[in-house]
Amino acid sequence: MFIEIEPTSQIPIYTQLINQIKKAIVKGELETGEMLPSVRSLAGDLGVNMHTVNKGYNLLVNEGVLVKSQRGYMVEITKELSDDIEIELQAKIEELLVEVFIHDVSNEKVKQWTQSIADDLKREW
Amino acid sequence: MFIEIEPTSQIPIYTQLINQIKKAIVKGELETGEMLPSVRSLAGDLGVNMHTVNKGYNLLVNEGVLVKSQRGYMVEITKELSDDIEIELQAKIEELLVEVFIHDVSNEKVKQWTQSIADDLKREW
DNA sequence: AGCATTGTTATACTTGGGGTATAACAAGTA
DNA sequence: TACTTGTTATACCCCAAGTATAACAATGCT
Repeated sequence: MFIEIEPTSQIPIYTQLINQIKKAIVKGELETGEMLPSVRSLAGDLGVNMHTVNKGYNLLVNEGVLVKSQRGYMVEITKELSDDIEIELQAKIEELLVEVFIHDVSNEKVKQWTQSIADDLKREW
Repeated sequence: MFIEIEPTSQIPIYTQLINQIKKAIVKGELETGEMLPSVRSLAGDLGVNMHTVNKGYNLLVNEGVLVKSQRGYMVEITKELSDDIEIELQAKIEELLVEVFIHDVSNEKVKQWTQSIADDLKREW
């Protein structure tokens, strides 16, 4: 499994899980229609509690990234771009730019990083 | 004072404080050498506890954004760009790009937002 | 000298989030 | 039937966040 958890991180386990699942979807390592491991088996693999995995999965359902059924959780992006999401993304950009300007990072460096990260995510930019 | 706290937010008060101070510095509303309000007076204005403000100020000192003396806290960017900061910025960019790709936001839209936010921060981009 | 203000330190308390541990349940599935 | 799925409920622990007070040393002001 492509998911790795850092138990000592300040970032909640379910958040780490969410981020890595999203990343895997973007990279194509998880495809639409693909079933995710059951909450119990993934929890076992990661060495965490069942409820922690379940919380992450359900949050992804709320975000419109997964759908659930009795058989388990499946990858499917259902939510389209909304005003809320746009506002959230803009807030993230502002936060990033503030850090960039505070530390006086050059425009070019940021664009270079962005390009390289987009490549890693196997996406055009 | 330009700082406003949302008491009901999930974001810790001291984090909101830090973000707004950084933003004010970037926008030029707080200039290098300028003294910040004392922990007690700002806490009073914001309606929060003294220690909460103090925690935020001290974190900004650790980030190299403020310097402290017996007389109070002063704006002064001391820390230069480090590997740690670069890695942190790249992580933020990746997180942002994952969200962008997940929601299928266009390249142009992101660049447009970025430009508009940079303008708001009164910075060239 | 006296007083107010600064940040500092210490103690104590409450609240809520994150995480774990178990257990039992209904509903599909082999 | 037996297994696996997600669901729900209860109970517990730990720690971050925040508040509330109080006392202290150092600085600045009058």
